[in-house]
Amino acid sequence: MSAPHSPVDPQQSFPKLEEQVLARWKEERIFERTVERRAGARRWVFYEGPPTANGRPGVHHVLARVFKDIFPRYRTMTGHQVERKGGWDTHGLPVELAVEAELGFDKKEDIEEYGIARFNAKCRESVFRYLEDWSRLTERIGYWVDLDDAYRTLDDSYIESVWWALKTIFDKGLLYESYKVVPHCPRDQVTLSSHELGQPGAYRDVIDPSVYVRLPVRAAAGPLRDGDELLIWTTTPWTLPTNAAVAVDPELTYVRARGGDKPHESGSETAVVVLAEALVERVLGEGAEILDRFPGRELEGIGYQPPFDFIPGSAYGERGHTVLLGDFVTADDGTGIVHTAIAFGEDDFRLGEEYGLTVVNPVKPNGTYDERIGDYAGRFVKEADRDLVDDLRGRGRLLRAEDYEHAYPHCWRCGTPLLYYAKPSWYIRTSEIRDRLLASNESVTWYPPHVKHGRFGNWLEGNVDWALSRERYWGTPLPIWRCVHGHVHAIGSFADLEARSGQKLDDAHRPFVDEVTFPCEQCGETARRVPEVIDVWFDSGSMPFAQWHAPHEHEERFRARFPADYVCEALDQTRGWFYSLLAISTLLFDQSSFKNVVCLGLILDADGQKMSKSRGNVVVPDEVLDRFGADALRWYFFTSKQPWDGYRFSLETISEMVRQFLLQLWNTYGFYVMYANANGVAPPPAPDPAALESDLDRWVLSRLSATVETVRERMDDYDATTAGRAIQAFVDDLSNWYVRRSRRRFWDGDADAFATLRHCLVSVAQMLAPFTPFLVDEIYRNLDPDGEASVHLCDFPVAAPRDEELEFAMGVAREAVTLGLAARGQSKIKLRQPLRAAVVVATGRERAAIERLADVVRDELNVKELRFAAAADELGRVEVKPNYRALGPRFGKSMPLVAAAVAALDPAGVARALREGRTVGIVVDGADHELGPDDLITAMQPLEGYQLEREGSHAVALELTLDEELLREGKAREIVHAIQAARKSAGLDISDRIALALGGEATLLDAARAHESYIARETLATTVSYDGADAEPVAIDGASLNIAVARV
RNA sequence: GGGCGAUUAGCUCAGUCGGUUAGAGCGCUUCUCUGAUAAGGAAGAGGUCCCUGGUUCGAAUCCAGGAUCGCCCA
Repeated sequence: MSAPHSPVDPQQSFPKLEEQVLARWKEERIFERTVERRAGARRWVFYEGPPTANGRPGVHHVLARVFKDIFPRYRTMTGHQVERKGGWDTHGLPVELAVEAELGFDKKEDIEEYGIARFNAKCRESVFRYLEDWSRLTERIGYWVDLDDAYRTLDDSYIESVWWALKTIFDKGLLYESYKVVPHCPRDQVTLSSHELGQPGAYRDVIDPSVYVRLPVRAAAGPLRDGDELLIWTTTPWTLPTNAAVAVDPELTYVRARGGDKPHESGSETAVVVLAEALVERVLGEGAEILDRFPGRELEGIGYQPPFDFIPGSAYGERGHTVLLGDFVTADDGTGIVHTAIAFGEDDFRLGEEYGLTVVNPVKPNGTYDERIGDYAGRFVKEADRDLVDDLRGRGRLLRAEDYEHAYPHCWRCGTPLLYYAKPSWYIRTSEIRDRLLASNESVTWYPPHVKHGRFGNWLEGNVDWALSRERYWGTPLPIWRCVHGHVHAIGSFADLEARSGQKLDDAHRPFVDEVTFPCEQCGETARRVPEVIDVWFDSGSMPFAQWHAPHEHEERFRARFPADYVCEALDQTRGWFYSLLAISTLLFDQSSFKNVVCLGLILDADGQKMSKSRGNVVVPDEVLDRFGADALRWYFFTSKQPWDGYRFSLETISEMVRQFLLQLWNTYGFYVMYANANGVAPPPAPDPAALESDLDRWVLSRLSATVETVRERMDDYDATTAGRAIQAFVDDLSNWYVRRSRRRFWDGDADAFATLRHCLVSVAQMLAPFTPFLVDEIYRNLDPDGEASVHLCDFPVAAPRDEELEFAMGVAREAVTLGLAARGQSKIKLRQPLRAAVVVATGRERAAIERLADVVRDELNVKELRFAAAADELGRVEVKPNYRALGPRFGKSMPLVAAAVAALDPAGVARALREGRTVGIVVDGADHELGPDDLITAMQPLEGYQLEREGSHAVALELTLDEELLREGKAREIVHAIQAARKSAGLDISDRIALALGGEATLLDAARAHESYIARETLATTVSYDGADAEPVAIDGASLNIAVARV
């Protein structure tokens, strides 16, 4: 007999198998062919969010990459063309910092000294340092993406597209330069974007001084007297030397007050201080004396003595060192009088603009005071805090100083505490298109849904202008040229620049681009490029067009692939890439660039701890891949939980999934191949359910259809978790019910069984192809050697009509088997011993179901006969309970009375009545009510002396009486079992025929003779003799049997 | 401090429209079955469904407050 399939190794190493499959994919260009095959089909567009290859990829990157992979694979199989252009993010501060570290730099000036050209060359080199690792891992995990044609944000063509976007935004009047107070890193001397503030580790708990400072008024005015002191509060004493004014809420009630039992610096107990009434107790304590009350507006214009005299009030203008009115003042904390240092706070800066105060900033970009701050000149501001406080104390200006623990932002790369600092920066006026951003967001489907109007929507609601510029080196240069007169030119293409300057640009990066100048068309003076580069998020957010070099080139290609159907990244990209994609496409095209987005959660270690290098609990992907394989890791990510909930990464769980699912599938497949080969069964076509005789075959095909329906429905909704679990449930049914119940038929070479199982396995392979692409490709190709070159070239299965009646029937039959097996377990009579009968309690549709599948139930329970009891009360005592679900809505508050009335009924009578189709009357609150079969639940208590298991209204009882015939048959089965064991230990193949010789005690030999043909058939014995007395003895039921087997 | 989410068995996770005995897998104990399986089946042990209050005839489920954890923002 020929062997239609390659034999299957039950000990197959999956990682090894995956390597073979990978080689085959590469050799046969399977990925390319899956895309080519759909040429001309409807596009389904995926955008790759570009990673940076200057670090080694971690297990969280695997998570993102497999989720980026699964839905494009699925959509390809459902008939779409899904191109997958890779991408690399290459610019930015992290790259610069890595190079700085490598070169041993510790300040920005080092870079200038070293030379920008050399520095950027290093960056260019560094950014692909781990490209090999990334490419290898990407391939190894089965992420199909075209890395050969990946877009790279450092390419001149990419940069030119970004320039086009910026010029377009400039032309709309939405790109501007302005002073703003921004988070500034004094170490890197760079502004941090709000995205960067959101990086892990940015906010850290620190202890800062919390000081209450007294500012004596210059002269009695309004409600204040000479000697009164305005009380302010701050946690940044280093901003006090630049105090420009104070602000109060015009509507809030303020008081003059004295004393109180909270700690006071000596000399301040008797001082009359001014603060918001609501904060008196919190600041001064119990027992403070309140001298006067007045609204904040009455304080406007009153002059006071500043905490430090370094900078005269006049330097700030007329309103310097006076009380101003501010709408941002609250009585939530502090004193209700807000210290205002214009250069170092956002509210402060706005207030200064409003009142026309002059910005005075004596803090240098490196975070030290300049010469205007006397003795403190040259000191780092945060380190001057304590001395400044002591200074105030010495001059009797302090009410109290204490420690204050709060979360303070730090530079996410270098860990330096940030300073809020007024700096000129370039901004995109995104706040002006806020409503359009919200409208764009409406068109996006988010997974999980709550992100849309929660985290992301709230963020859009509070949109502030995008701080675009960075005072750095390795990035897309801001394409703005400006002359000495301040005439600004935005450049949107290299051609335009060349036309203006007559110079050809060889490299769009700094410093080369900085050397290109041209005469200003308004004044003729030389226009030079501003020094800044742009936020890298603008790079990556431009990828929809920049990856094609649109609009300078391939405009059509871009238009045909915009917007994306699908993007997927970690949840922390909400304010990163998801925002920059949405913002840029809304600015340029007034629509979102993506329709569906899946967010992925964080991966924690098995103890729920964040993975970090310092903890040493980082999982290296290769370890997992080498041990369990990519399919196992993929399956874990897809099905262990909803991906946005985050993972507790557990090798145990992965190993369990291999055993529970991948091996189960592999073994089922191995079973098919073994028997198909043994019987020479060539791959049969998919069976027609209507032509199948066996209920089991039709049942499993119907289950398959149900599974296909679920999987398609869930995958269409980006829910790989539920889809995967549905496939797993089907594979379990296939293996542990269909195959288990059908073993005999495969043994006998039943054509229907082979056709059915093979069809199920092929369909499962096709459904699993997006999930576990390696394993199932091997399965598919061996099961369908004349089919497609790969399962990935197949169409996704389509659901055939179902037989729901049969699915229901099988469910009932399996329930009956479960009950029967439980009864078996209780009876202590082992399953090999046949019993005369099982009595099943079931009526109507359920009874019909079990009768239909009686063979299955009998065989599973090893009973000769199945009998039915029409009702539970034939086997046990009946209980009647109210069905709350049905009766609750009908009776409402009276439910307890109904329950009591039902309890008072005669259970047997009720059961009889319901069985005969009558209703049962009860009286509640003096009114008659009729209860039908749906209103009552009947259950049973088992009766003494029966072996019975019940569940709800079902029960199965076993008749335990054994007669001689049954006992002999039980013995015969024991004998078969013993002979099989002997065959196995003799190393015989499953299809070897034997000559069987038995000897031993008469009871066993009698049983063997009585069932000789059965024994011979089961053990493939061509001859049976009873002269085996000298063969190996085994014990059966306490008696001895000698068994000799010989291959013939 | 604010927004979003989570909290169910020792572990990993389900739990539909609110319905009265809250489930599965793993692990543990005991038994059983087996010529595909690293498996299958049965029984047992294991629960303050985070807490408190409310709505309701009835709450793991709905509402409010709180706790803890995570993410995001300040």
